[in-house]
Amino acid sequence: MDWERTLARAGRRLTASRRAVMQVLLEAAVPLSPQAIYERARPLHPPLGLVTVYRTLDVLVELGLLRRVHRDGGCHGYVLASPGHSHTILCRGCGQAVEFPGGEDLDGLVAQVQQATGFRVEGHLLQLVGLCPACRSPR
Amino acid sequence: MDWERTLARAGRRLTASRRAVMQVLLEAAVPLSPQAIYERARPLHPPLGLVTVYRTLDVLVELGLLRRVHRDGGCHGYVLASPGHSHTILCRGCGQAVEFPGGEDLDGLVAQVQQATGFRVEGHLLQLVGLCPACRSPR
DNA sequence: CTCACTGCAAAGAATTTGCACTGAA
DNA sequence: TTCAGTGCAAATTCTTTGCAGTGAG
Repeated sequence: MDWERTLARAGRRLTASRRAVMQVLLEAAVPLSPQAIYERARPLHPPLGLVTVYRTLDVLVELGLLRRVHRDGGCHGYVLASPGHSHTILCRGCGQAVEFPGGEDLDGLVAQVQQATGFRVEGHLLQLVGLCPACRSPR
Repeated sequence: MDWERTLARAGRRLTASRRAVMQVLLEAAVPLSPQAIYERARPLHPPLGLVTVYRTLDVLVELGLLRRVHRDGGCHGYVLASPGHSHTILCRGCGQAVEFPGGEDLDGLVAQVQQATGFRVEGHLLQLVGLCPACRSPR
């Protein structure tokens, strides 16, 4: 909910740069690259530098406020992370990202894998790809 | 099963460079970066260039012979993709990758997500992280 | 007041491209 | 013979670092 609070609780400072970056992502419907975030955030805070965007994203991901999305293209995208554990589905057509709850289905799979491999599973990365309703219908 | 056959069937040529890259990955227990593959494959075929490794990896991934593994570190790793659909669990300790069958558990989740979001799910990326049996034991 | 945060310039990785030559089919 | 495949060098991203100035707490 209150990302500024999360920042403060972690002993981090609330700056104009961080506000600008967060505002861009709060309004984005699509995962954005650091470069794209920079371009959109700059108008909100002209002195902003790309370097600061990178540093800010690292901090926000670390605090769990953002989620890093992997793209085969090469570079990473960033989206808002909803509180709680969830995953992302990406639309192949328009690129929008929608989150969905983790689901206990995964717990079953994890237990099964632990049993089969002897690994202790600590975390996972699940990302779906598909077509959203809008991109499915007209052409 | 026979990767050379898969290559040929796709109208691709079987070259010394590709043999070297595949041989390295056939023997690797860990996902390797393009750079690492280059270093290990070069002795097998000295004229090999890093550029060719990149181009070869793209082809092999496209043919489904290799799997791209995403790492937070920044660059990609590549591992052999077993025939059939499966996923990977990565050991946080030693970096080894083990494959496990996809599991139908995911089908349930996929159906659930399609229902909830209206997306048509076409594919997914699932990667687990944990500790393998060896790394779990106190060293 | 302090020290986390910032911008800038520059360095460092990772990956791609242009081009002429080579060799698998 | 023919064109996919290749090596090299150079160009492009993408991301991180060093450093001195600035401002949030």
